[in-house]
Amino acid sequence: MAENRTAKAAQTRAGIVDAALTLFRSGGYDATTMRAIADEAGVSLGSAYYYFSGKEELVQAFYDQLQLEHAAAAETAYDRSAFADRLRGVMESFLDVAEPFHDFGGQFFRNAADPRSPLSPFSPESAPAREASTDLMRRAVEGSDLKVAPALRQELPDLLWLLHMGVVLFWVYDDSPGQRRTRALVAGLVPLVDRSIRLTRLPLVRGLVDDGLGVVRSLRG
Amino acid sequence: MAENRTAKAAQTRAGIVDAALTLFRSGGYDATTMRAIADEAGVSLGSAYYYFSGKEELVQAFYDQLQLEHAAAAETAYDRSAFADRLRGVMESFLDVAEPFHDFGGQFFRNAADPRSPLSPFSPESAPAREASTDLMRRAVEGSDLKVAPALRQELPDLLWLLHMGVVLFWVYDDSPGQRRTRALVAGLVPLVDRSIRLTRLPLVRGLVDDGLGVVRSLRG
DNA sequence: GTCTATAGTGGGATAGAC
DNA sequence: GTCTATCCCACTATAGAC
Repeated sequence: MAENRTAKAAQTRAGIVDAALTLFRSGGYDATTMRAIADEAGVSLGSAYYYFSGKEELVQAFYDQLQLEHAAAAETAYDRSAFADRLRGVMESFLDVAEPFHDFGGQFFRNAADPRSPLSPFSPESAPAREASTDLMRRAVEGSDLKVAPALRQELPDLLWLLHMGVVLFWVYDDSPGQRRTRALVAGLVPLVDRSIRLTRLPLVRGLVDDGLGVVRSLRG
Repeated sequence: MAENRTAKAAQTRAGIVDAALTLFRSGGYDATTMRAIADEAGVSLGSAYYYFSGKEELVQAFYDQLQLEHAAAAETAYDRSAFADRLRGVMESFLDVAEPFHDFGGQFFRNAADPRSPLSPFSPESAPAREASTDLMRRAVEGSDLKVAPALRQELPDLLWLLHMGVVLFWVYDDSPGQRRTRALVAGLVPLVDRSIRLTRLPLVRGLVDDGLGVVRSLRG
């Protein structure tokens, strides 16, 4: 993928990514033209297309950086042992890290939503970022005080990642100042999730969960 | 909005929608140009833009038609009284109606995902289609044998609509032949939802649901 | 009020010379 | 690897025919 034959090529490539990130930050996705990116990077339009198949591919670089920042910010969540605290920490740290990009997050999101796009969170190209993100959830579960049936525990990181995607979706659509409503959602959701998972041990609920896990597993295969 | 002064205008307008739908069907969204739509409809490019502000507005017409077809196809679901049967009927009838469009559904979906786009299912412009779709869920609940606390019953149509959106999301990403996996999801999900709602009457679960409804209501306000 | 013809802008993407 | 020149198309604008 990112194997650049010469050092100079790698430098040119990095310069284009830098330029794109700068312009995306200040002007959003749609308003940032490939011409402006090439100009900012000091290369021709053709060169920009030599390194990147299109504007979309430049967004992947943006995502990767956001993911790294989220992972770093989530670190403090693992200081506590209560599952709810850890989960809330991971989810809130995303909101903190992503806040500066909220205004044009939707523009990125639009491209990510295309199933055929490599930018989709479910695409093979996104697998590394997806797994890194799922790992944040796995760590929230594994070091915590949460007691849960092994079968559910195994699926939990993936399910929590899906929940995280749902929160991100809500965040994208949230136009309240400082994304206040998404923060309220997380604050309300986390205790509910925590209690729901613990309720799993009730006999009547347990049967339901087992069947649910069966559906999940059958859809994977 | 769609008030056309003369019969001729209405005919021209309908012709353009028809042409767009035909071309979307055969070639997808991106590949269909406004020029081709105008040609197919036998009008000038300027005329196409006279009636529709752009390509996106043509998609809205497509959605509206799909919604109408779904409503018609869902009618048979209401013959039965068991809630699970009614819900499954509504959900499966969507899959039946939408199947011919699956291949380029994702391209539409990309535009719909932009929060600022009128095509978004949450936009004010989509309110009529959204409410019509929610009504299908309301009818699945209201004529059924389902016994559930009034507070939850009131929110149920909106919550089921959200679930439907989730299924549509899955459907968009589903590349199995005939969307077999989405059909399996619906078949697995419906009994789970049915049982979950009934479990709501358990004292321990009830407290959880009440709190969940509290979160939902606080997010609306 | 409905529609055409035409001309132009901007920007994503590509071809081919160097 | 890099550039220039070009294509294509969404979209706008406008003058005027009917």
